[in-house]
This record gives sequence, C-alpha cells and structure tokens, in this order.
Amino acid sequence: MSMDSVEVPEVVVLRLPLYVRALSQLMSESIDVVSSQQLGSLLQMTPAQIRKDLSYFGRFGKQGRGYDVRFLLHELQEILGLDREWRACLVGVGRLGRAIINYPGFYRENFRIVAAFDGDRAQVGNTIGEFNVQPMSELSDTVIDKNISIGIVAVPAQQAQNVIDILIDNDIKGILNYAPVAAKVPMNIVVRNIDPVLSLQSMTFYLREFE
Amino acid sequence: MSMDSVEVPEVVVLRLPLYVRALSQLMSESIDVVSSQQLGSLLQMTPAQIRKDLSYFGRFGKQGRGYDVRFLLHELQEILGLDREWRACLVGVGRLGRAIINYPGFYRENFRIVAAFDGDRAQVGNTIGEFNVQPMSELSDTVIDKNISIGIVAVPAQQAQNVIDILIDNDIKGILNYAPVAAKVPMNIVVRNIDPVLSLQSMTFYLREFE
DNA sequence: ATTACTTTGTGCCATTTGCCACAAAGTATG
DNA sequence: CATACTTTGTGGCAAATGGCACAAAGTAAT
Repeated sequence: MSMDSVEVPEVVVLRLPLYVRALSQLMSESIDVVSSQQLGSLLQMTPAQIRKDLSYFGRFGKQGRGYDVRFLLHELQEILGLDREWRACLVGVGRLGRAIINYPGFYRENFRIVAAFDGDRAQVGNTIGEFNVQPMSELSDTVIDKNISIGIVAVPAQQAQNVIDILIDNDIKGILNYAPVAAKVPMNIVVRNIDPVLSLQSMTFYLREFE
Repeated sequence: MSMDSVEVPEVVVLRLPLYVRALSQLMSESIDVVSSQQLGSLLQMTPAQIRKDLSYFGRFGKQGRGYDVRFLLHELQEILGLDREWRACLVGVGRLGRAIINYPGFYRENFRIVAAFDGDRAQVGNTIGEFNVQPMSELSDTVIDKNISIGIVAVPAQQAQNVIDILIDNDIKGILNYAPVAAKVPMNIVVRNIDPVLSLQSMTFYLREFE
C-alpha cells in the first residue's frame, strides 16, 4: 500500500516541525545518527509516536541503528515545503506589527515578510524596518507582484475578519492570525492563531488549586 | 455521579477561554441569551461539542431558551480562575521581551507583569515601561515579595531551559514559553508555548500543493 | 559464525475525542 | 390548554489518536 494514499492526520503535521527543530539542533551538535528513543527524550514524547508519525511519509530509518540526522532533516523539510522561501505580508503595523517585523526568527527559517499594510491612513507612508507602510488598496497588486502566499494579521480584533476576507479575496492561502478572534474562512484556507492570552487563560485553570 | 469526580480532559480546558471570549463579545453587544447553536456558529464548532464541554462543569443552560450570557460568563471565569488578578514575571528583555511588556492584551485580561529579569548584566538596571530590569539573583526574593505565580520566558533558545529550571526552583507553577525549545518540566508545572515559526512550518505543508 | 543487543516499522488494541440523536423541559402561539 | 417549536444535557456510538509489543533487520562482540 502506497503511503500517499493515506490521508495524513493534521496532528501529525503539527508535530513534524518539532522533529525538524530537534534534528537541526542535533546537526549543529555534529550528531549524525539518532534513534526514535533519543529523539523522544529530547522532545518529551514516546519513541513509538515518532516512528508512527514518520511512517506516514516513508521509511527513513535503519533497524538497529536509527535515523541519519541530515537525511531525515532534509526529507522532513521537503515534506513540509521548508526547502524553499515563503513570502508573507503583514497587515497592521501597530506595536504588535512592528514587533513582528523586527522579529528575526521568521527570516532565519526562510519566511520573508516582504510588504506591510495598514488600514489607518496615518500609518501609511511611514517607514518600518526596510519598507514603507502601504495602504490596503495596494494589497491586491503587491501580493501578485511579490508572489505573496501568506498573510500575517496584526490588527485589532474588530478589524480582523475584514482584513482576513480581503487577504482571501486576494488569493492568500495561509493566515497567521495574531488577532483575538475566531477567523471565519473557507475550508481550503489554513489559519494558525497566535494568542498568548488564551494560553494563559487555560493555564490558570490548573494554577487555581495551588493558591 | 458528581461532576467533580470526572477528570476534565485538557482539550476541554483549552476551549473554555474561547467561550469566555465569545461571551464577553456578546455581553458587549448587550445580548443576554445565547444558544449553543449560535455560540457554535460564532466559534466555528458544533453545538453538541459546546454543550458537552460545559456539561463537565455543571448545568448552565435552560431548555428551550439557551444560556444566560452574563451568568455563563461569570461561571466560566470562576472555573478558569479568571475572577482574580494573576501576577507574572518576564525573563528576557530583548526585542521580544520588550514587545511583551508593552503588549496591553495581558493587562486587559487581568494578567499583570510585575517584574522583569535578564541574565545579561548589560540589561540590568535599564528601565523598560514602568520598571527596572533586575538581575536573576533577585528573582527568588521578588517572586515571593510580589506573589508571582507565572513566568514568561523570552530568552534565546540556548538559555531557555536554564531559565525555566530557575523559575521552577522558585515555585513558579505556570510558564508561558516564547523560546523555541521543548521545555522539560515536572508534571505539576503547566507550560504553554508560543511559537509562530512552528505554526508557519506546519502551515506550509498545506500550502505546497497550491504552488 | 554465533550470540546478544539495538532499533525500526506496523498490526492491533486501548483510550480519547467528537458528535449524533433523543428524552426532558422549556417557550411561543393560537 | 393544546400544539408546534426550541434547546439543553447526555447516553452511546463512531472516528481519531496514542502507544504496546513483536517480527524483521540491522549492529557489536567474541
């Protein structure tokens, strides 16, 4: 049975980047072979889960030995589409937006923010980092010109859905949403929410009992 | 069978803040009754899931009518421990740390950052926002003095585990981790990771096919 | 070569999670 | 008050997820 025929569960896809990160770490330490056991103890998960996850995509290991770090890393990067550059635009250049632009972590992992927009006329024209803040009216053309496929939303909650709709109208397929709203999007759009407040609010459920 | 005797699944706890947010939204719109149906369409989930989730904690609704918004909101806030103030300290006042301090979203939801630390001597003594950056050596005393229960980690990956260990040694029970590492912590510590790069890296798996 | 390890890939079962569907209980209307 | 709706709370099934445990295949050591 070909592996491609089985639908890969989303939970598995969500874990792959963890493996990529751990393998990068190992490579930087000049370790060239790793077992699912070792990887599991690094990532705090069972070896069986790692092997099962990987088995959705192929057979990458060697019995009695483990996985070749460089090889597995390359394979996973290819599977995830990380073997190329991804271009994103930022919408919203308030405090949060500026922090995102200046965050070097995206660039390091081949995600490029190549344009910044804001619906607020007062922001338009300002220079942030290396580029000018553009008005929303220019989004359409810029997305095409600069081949942008990801939109990063950093506007207040109230404007978020509207911005998301505009992004989708302009063929953006992935949205990294920093706004505290449950985005409504068609099924073929991928949304990832970044919401530290929600994280804290679920954390306190477990902290209550200590106090 | 009493409801308290059943262990509440973590997935359920993770969804409660979504309900809190939606209910707050409804309250601000002066809507005082809502059905699981309506709530579900707001949050893009099935009404049955919402009812099942709530049923872990009690019976809050009225048949034929729905839920009293103000009442359910209060109940959920109490369940999550959101009916009080939570104090947190920040470790790491680099670019990311400063953005976190200046982010008004925490304050708005009753999470107070009341101290900032940094392991880098050059940062110590600097003023950021309203307070001074303290050296790590003062963490122990400050956590007690200011009754801090949450640690926010915004240091580079390499130092993260060390910082987390120190926080735990000082009786911190919850960690909001912005560092790109899989934190190793004892079972009774609650960790929430904020990692936009991981989010993007799992997103691209689904974007590949479009290009 | 033989024996003792190590480790993968996966069949299979246990557990978790999601949700259908329905009785019970309320509301609305004539 | 009767009839037609609406909606909750939940039993119970279906689907998804996790991980045990083992055959197969490799390594290491004598």
